[in-house]
Amino acid sequence: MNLEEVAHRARVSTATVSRVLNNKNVVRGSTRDRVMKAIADLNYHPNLHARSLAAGRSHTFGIIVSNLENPFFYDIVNKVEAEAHNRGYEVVVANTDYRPDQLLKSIRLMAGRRVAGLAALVSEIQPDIIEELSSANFPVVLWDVSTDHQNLTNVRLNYRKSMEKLAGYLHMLGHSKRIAWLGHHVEFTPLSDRRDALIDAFQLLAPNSEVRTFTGRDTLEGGWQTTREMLSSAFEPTAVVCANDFMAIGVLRALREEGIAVPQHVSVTGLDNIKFSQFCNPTLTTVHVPRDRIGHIVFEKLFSGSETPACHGSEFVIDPDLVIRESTGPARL
Amino acid sequence: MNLEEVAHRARVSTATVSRVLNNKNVVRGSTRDRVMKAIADLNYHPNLHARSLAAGRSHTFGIIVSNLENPFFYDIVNKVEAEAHNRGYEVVVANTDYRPDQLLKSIRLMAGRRVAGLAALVSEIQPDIIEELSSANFPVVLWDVSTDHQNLTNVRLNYRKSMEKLAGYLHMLGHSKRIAWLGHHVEFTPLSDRRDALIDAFQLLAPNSEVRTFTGRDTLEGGWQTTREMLSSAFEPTAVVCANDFMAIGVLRALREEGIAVPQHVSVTGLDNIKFSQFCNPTLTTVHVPRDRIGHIVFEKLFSGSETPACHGSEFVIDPDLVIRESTGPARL
DNA sequence: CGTAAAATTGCAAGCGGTTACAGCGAACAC
DNA sequence: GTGTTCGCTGTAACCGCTTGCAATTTTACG
Repeated sequence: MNLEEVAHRARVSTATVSRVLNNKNVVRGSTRDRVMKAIADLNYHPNLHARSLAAGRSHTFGIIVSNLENPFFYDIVNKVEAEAHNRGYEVVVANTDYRPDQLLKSIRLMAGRRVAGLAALVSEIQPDIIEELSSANFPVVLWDVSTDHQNLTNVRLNYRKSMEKLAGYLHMLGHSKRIAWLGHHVEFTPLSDRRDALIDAFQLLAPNSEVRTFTGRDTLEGGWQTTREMLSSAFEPTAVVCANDFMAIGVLRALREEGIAVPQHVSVTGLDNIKFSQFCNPTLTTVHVPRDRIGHIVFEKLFSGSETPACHGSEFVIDPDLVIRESTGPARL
Repeated sequence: MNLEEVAHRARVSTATVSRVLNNKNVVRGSTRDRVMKAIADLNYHPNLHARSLAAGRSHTFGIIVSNLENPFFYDIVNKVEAEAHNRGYEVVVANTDYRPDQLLKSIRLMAGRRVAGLAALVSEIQPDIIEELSSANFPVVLWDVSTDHQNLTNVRLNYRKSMEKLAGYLHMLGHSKRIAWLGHHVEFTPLSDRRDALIDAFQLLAPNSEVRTFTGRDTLEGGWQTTREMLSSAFEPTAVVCANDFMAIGVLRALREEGIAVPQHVSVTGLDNIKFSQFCNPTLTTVHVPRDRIGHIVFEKLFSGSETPACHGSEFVIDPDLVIRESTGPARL
């Protein structure tokens, strides 16, 4: 089932069928109708591979994320996909599980697919990968990278401000001695930057405070597991600041299992403001990160960059808002 | 950057390069090495479109799901993807949001991509779509469809048994008068079948019982919203049976907001046993649906079907297990 | 009605691979 | 030494679609 059959049935050439399919308005109305009818009659659907091979471009964007299980990433992908569909584009998603080798494989795959644009929203990105991406001939959007390379767009969270707001609020509640930072993969720069921002913020507010780091996987179980490790250490924090909401929910669970009341005994904060953070018990104090806006920006850059190749790099900084809910309260002395 | 450049650099023909790339072991070792080196030197990556166009097949499976936001679907997709990667296949995912038109578009898109196999794990599937899929020339796996068509594989949950177990347990706890069924999209056959199974089960156990239906969207907010509607109706159930865990978590939240204690005032059950159901508060009594096993079956059928075209339809029935947690308790009289 | 301009349509050359088939040495048997 | 076989490599015909360019038909207009 191919163009030729359709062309034959409509008594035109394949070129004309192609023109009809691509909405080139150079085809006469009556011819167009004949072609449309043939397409419908034969229940024809174009071979997308042939299409993008011949056209030299595809109507597909690629998005690579670190952990699609975490609703934070899912929400962004979802938004990008919605906007892409509105404009007749498709989106192909890849998940790296925070593995640099998987990231590389995914990038290669996307390149092999000749995507019209690529968003790599991952923390595990390395300088050499950035280098490779910067020479791609399609727009590229990155997340939270510090390098301000040419013709790459970077979207990042103002984590310094996030941590200042969070620290300021916790300090106001009396948390000024022992704070736990509960994160994942500190070896990746963007993530350790977040932690450092928290430490700096507390250093300024309460020079005697200690921020201790605990790490686990970016999953519910990761938060749970890490909390258990924390509890079995000598360190007894009055507040646990989590790298994201997803892990924080695991933290809440572990604390409840141990009979540690939140926020009466320990305060817990998240980061992202995923939907679940309003649905857990207690609800989670967190920092709102607008995934819709991020998704919108990502799409816009991919789209405009792929339409007009004069794609110049730029940076978008997302400003956070503190969302106070039930999981934080006055520090127990 | 194409085969020809690589071939030129390695001083061989494109055919030989292609043979190296496809691991045909007909190339002499020394030639192979030369080609490999050229590939590495040029940082060459094959154009996947050209590849699947020429080969007439792709190493990509398609999966279409109703709601990727719901971890139930995500878990299955994740499993299929993992197995596919192990075998050198890729997976492209599409989300329908329970919209039949979107399902049709996605199927067409997958057909256009000439996928090696397609899993349509959606509730909103219609007979005409099944008809269309049954004539596809690649293996197709469906979820929960009743039609037992040729050369389609069907995986389904034994919802009758699920509901019997759930109803039996609730009845044992004294829930035998007013039960709420909280679901979504009852207009779709597979979903209304579930509800009917529950009604039948209760009818058998307690002929005087009333099972009333409430519906909303398959989201956290959907569960929340529907619960509010239920609460503002005159019906006061002693147990709320939810179509899935995802919605049930929204239910728990709504009840807590209204000061209705679970399980003291009302019992709540879910279905699926997603991770979150162990991390919410109270933890959720539910029915375990093994996504790993489903994903494994789906992959196996897609894979074996695409390798050996003698793909005959078959049915896999998943047997459920009751998982008792905190959200259920004795009925309040 | 003739003719130039404009609107359609067809031809055919790719796009970047795969693969059937042919070609070509070298190894082997006689 | 010659005919065969075998192992490897090259040639070229696709795969299904897009698109520049040429050819053809319409339309506009004097």
